[in-house]
Amino acid sequence: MAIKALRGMKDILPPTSAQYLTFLQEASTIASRFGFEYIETPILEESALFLRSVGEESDIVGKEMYRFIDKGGHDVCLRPEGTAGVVRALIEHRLDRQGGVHRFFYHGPMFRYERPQKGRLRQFHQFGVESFGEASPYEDGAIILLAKSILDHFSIEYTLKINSLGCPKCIGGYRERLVAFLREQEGLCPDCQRRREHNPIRTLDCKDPACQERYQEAPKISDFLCDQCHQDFTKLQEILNQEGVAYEVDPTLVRGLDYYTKTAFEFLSGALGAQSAIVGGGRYDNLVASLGGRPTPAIGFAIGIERILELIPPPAQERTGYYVGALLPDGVDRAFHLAQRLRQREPTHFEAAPKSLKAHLKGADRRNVRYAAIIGEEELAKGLVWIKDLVAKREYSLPVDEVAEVR
RNA sequence: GUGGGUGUAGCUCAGAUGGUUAGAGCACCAGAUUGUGGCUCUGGGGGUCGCCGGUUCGAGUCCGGUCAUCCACCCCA
Repeated sequence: MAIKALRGMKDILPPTSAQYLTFLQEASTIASRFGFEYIETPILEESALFLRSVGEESDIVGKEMYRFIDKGGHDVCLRPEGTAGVVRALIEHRLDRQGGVHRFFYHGPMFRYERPQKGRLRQFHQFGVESFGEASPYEDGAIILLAKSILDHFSIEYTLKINSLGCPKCIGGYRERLVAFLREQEGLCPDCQRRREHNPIRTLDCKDPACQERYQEAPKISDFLCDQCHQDFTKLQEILNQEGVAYEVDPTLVRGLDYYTKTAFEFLSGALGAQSAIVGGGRYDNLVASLGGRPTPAIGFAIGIERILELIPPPAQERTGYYVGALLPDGVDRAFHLAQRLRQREPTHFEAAPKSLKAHLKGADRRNVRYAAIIGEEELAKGLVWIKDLVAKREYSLPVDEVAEVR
């Protein structure tokens, strides 16, 4: 049996690979306009980084990490998400102590040992941004607008949900009250019975109608937000309203990573089956400090690139560039040299096998080029190149130098 | 980790009740009289029938196992 890629790991081939590159370019450009700079961090990190940031209770750390002991005896793992590494880099390079605002964007592979399904891979790619040092809700607004700009640029349809998870001051009281409420409920579905212990907030978006019925009466996060959290969440909504962003406040929106505080948001698509989240993000004001840095407010998001690519229609192919070939073996050298010169300015396909004009034109057509440049017996003798414009259906012969140098 | 569907050519798939050399469409290559593409026609190359084992005179077909894949749960991007 031939060796195949590991389960849940995909090769990215043309034409998707071209879309992948385009996405990175455009997303990077847009992030730059919002003041973000590129950062690259290692794919392998010490396991403790994720245990302490993502949270030991989370599914990601609890059962989805590619974790192993390296030859030096270090407990390491392939990063399951991008934020922790960037925060680690921020602290390691003392940018938290430097003060001011630091904004980064990054992209690359993430790894989670899950059962693959539509829109869910074990190695997948994210484009993410992280902003440090700005606590204002205007930053929350800017981050959401940045994500929106990227999606809009690619004409992707989505719905935006936002919520506030509160800060440690207010979330604690809410959690207690919610757990108390859940304990009073009997006959909840098995999932909720499990969730109410280790992730009570998750119960609120249970799909079971019977559970939903009961949760109508459940205490709501919004009623427990402290003054500052409430004020900031309100301000964020004003900002979104002012900028014409359509959104929905979803009190059941909870993010699976422990480090989130206050603003949480998700962009969802209806075209992806069960895995509908295409962007997930939020504020994590305590993470820098909890990883040993100076207390620094922060907010970011990550886009699932594979999921996005499923939503971008393939670009209309337009004929471009040259196909160069020779009819006879004697003309191949000259054809190759011509192709080499054309490549300085045009995408060019060189065909090494001499063959009939018909076969060449067929090949040129199939490769979707605009011009077929062919050297035959006659052209070879006179130093010419026969050109056919496959779109305009015009044909003409020109001296080799003229074809190579002039457009 | 749990449940269900599917594994036959590069791709999409046919191959009733087991029975000779396993097929089609698309794609690829080559031709259809002189150096003219897309359409049409003809021909050609290409298959360990996912893998292992079992039943049988005989297995792509039946049985068991295994692997992979897809969809869903869980969770997330």
